[in-house]
Amino acid sequence: MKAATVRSRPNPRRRSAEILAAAAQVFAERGFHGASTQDIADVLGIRQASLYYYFDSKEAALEEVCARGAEGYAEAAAAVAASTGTAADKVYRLIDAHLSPMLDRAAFVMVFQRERRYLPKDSRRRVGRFSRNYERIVESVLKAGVAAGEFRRDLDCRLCALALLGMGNAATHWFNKEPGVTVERLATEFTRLLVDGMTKAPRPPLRRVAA
Amino acid sequence: MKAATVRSRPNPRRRSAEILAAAAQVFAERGFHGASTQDIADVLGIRQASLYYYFDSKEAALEEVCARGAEGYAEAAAAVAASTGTAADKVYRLIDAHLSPMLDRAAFVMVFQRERRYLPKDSRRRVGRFSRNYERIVESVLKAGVAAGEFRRDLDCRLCALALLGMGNAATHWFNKEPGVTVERLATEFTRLLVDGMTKAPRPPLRRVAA
DNA sequence: GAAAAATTCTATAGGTTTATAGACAAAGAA
DNA sequence: TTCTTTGTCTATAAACCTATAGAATTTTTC
Repeated sequence: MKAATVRSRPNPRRRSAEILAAAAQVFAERGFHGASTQDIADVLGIRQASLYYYFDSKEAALEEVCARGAEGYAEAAAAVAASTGTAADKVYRLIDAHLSPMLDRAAFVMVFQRERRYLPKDSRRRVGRFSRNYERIVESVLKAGVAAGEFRRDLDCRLCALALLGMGNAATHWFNKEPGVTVERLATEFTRLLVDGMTKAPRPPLRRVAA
Repeated sequence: MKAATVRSRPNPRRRSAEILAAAAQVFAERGFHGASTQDIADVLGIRQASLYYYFDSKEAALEEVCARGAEGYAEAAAAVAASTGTAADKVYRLIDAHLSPMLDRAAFVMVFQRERRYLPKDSRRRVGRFSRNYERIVESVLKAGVAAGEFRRDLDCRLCALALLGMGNAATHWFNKEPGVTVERLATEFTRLLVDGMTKAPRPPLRRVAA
């Protein structure tokens, strides 16, 4: 399968990418276990058995789809963390970076989010580590915000990071169903919601509203 | 199956409830399509075929599990909406009510959240309506907060409601994995995060932080 | 304790699904 | 052209899974 020749790869994996995209689409639509290899083949207009030229097993296909779905998240977040700017601005960019992959590989991202738990043990562990690392980076941005005096000192950074990511992940459920939702708009609204809640609050205590 | 006698139902569905709980547990763990009726039977220590005394099909079991998982949400939210108090307080109670079912029927709730899309068309439509109604109620609480002058006038209530619910739903993923997380603590933190972001802000514009 | 109801069992039909083996075809490289 | 690589096909084994039928067993009611 893997050619060992020194140089002869004119079109390395163009078709392979199409196969993978079909798998991602079908896994996203019907769930990993709800999708059959026949379903994938139907999308491509080829025979079910032909798929096995591209992957060794359905689970291996899931692994590849998940890998692409997870790609870049940690790197983008790390870049934000390492950049300069206010913590508030970084939060915006974190959210933006978290949502952006939905634009060009929604199916992959959704499969990574929802189906990774069906990965075989080994790769599940690997993506588990990956996710925790990603969360850690997000958390570190919040912590830095606290350290810089920009966010309130009693902010629960861990919980807040999870909340932020939860909010972002939820967007996959309605991103293409809600009218007029764009990444920028979402990032702006989410940031606005969260940042005020994190910011050191020279704000009067919750006031009672008369009627 | 349904006794037509006038009165003789001493213990209606005690066993039935156990069967359903086992189904919920297995569906939650392995996903609807990843779970076999054999898996459910194993949990109960009975034979696979015996399950069909309790439900007509695997999908019917999913329907019942989802129904229990969705139970009470709209009612609780409606009660909050109809109650008196500040909008901020209502948000707290909305979140609390949203998270509370995780305490006593986590598996059902998780299955409702994640597997309802595999319901047959009819019941899927039904739960779709149910969910939209629930979202609508949450949104109405936010709108009321705006109308009362408590929340900022340009708040995107729809998006904010979705964000709130997304945050809440995400909690199911780590509720029993994160140490020291309780419903009260979550509701408190989430509310604090969101309410400040929604509240009319007599707050200075985001300040630059010098190093 | 006998009748009725509830619950579980055995056995199995019938369908679906993953995956393998090996042939066939096309297209580029030598 | 001939060889090689790439991609697809047919056919099928083997496993698995849902659901039904009807018998057997346990529990409840009278």
